[in-house]
Amino acid sequence: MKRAVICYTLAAKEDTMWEPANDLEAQRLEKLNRLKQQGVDPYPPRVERTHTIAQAVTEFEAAEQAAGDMEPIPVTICGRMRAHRPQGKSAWGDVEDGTGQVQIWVKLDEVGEAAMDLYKKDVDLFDYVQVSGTMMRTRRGEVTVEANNLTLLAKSLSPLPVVKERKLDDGTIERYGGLTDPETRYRERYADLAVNPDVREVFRTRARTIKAIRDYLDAAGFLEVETPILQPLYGGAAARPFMTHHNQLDQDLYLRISFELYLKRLLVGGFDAVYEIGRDFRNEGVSRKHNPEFTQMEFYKAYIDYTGVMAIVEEMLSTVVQAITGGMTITPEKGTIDFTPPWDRITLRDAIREQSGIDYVDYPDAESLAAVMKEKGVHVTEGATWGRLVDTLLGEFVEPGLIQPTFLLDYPRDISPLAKRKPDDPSHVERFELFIGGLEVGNAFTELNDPIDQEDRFRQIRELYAEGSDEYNPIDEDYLNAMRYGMPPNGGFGMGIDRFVMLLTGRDNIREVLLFPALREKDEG
RNA sequence: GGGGGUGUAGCUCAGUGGAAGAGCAGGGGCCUUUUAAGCCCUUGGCCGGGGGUUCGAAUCCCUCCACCCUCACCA
Repeated sequence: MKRAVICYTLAAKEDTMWEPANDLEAQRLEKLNRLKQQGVDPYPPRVERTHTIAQAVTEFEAAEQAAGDMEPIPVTICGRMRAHRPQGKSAWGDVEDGTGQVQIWVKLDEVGEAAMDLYKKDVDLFDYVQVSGTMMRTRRGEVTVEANNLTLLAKSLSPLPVVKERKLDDGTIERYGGLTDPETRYRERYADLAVNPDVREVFRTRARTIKAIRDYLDAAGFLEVETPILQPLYGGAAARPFMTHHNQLDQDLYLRISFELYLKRLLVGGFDAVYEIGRDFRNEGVSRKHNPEFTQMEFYKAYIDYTGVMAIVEEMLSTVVQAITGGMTITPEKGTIDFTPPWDRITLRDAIREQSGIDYVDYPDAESLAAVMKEKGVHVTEGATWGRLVDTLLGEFVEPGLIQPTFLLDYPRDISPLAKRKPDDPSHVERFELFIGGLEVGNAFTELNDPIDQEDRFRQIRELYAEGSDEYNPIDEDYLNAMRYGMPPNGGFGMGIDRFVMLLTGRDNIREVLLFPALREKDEG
């Protein structure tokens, strides 16, 4: 049943069998058919690998070190052809698997005419091959598999761009060719990954980063949980949601915009420290810093306030940076960023006052604040609320300068409905945002656990923003119900994993750290 | 959504009103220590789609599409 649906979808898109789009594909198809006629299966079901490429090289180098008299090391490796250097009755090539790359040397004497013909005539770049042979080192010092057998494992029908590399005298590697068109790279990420090893490295770093965060939180006693992605109500952030519908329940559902309200329900349930790493969905503009779905990490811990959160975040992220880079610093283009704790702490009010000369408490309503901002030449959105104006000041004057990890403290109450008031200043809440490299990467509160105050805040927000506006949030009665049973005092933190990975990998576009970033569907014609 | 830019061979790019080009990849030939292998020969294009101006358009104009940058929007 499921299969039929899939076939139908594909058929609707493209109703005819694939045909070669150009000479290169036609030639490769011809080779494929020629091989089939010779009785060669171009996609055999079985392989006989004895070594990964990394294992083969390591084993050989260890043997070289160990003894003067070396036993020959027989290996069978598998991989994809990355370079092809035919040379009469012998031929060189480079084969790559997931562990590395090695040179192969195919000689007529060793492999015989059939395999030599296969290699020279019918094996193309990006074909998969299995090579049996003996490890050796060439005169120029390159570790090489001297082949005595070569078989095809999988034929490549569409050519990928060739990348050539040259090692310069100073040891740096100069690269030629490749796949650089961003549209093709994002649409056909498989091709991008196949030809660009540095792109593969970005996603390895991404995986290691997430693992390091998970390891830290697990070790610190947090419980990893999973909460609904499909939610009857959305909340925990100010963002427009995606909507969907469950047929049998006949119920509209939203894709979550944050994890917050469900994770804090779990504190009511008796878990003292929980976290979740997963996907959030926001139906908003796509940009260098925004993708409609993105990976978020949120944790909540009972019996700490936002200063306790800061301590955890400092330790967690510096530990992660250490695990990824081996040091405490990263060096993107904006200069060295040092994660050594403690990090800078400054109140939002002081930061804005220092950078813009505006003390927003002197302008307690939207009209007067908008007026003074216009005097300073700031673009002010028509009808913006006071809280939104403060946020504009932050984005305009403060954010770009926050290169070193910095906690920006104490936000106006009316843009932070889930945070607890400051005891000495009820107009502000105990909240911080974390900025690194000029990017907002995290957000945290001393979480509001007073159900009466929480309901009051929800109602104020609802009055402030009309239903249907971007900031509108439905009141989550069930969340209030949970809180009325008793929620421990707690601190919580949320962070955009993608943006943090951008910092660690030195990429300035979120699409560079997402395997399959959101793109508009391509319209034929 | 506004502004700017890009779109030419499989890939990376030149060409800005007068016979569509280069390098790499591909095909043929020579070559048994090459590694951006080399040398000789060579195939390959609805110049993003559509419309217009012109004797003539890859090039100028209009329009549509996609991508990039930027602004707006965005806890």
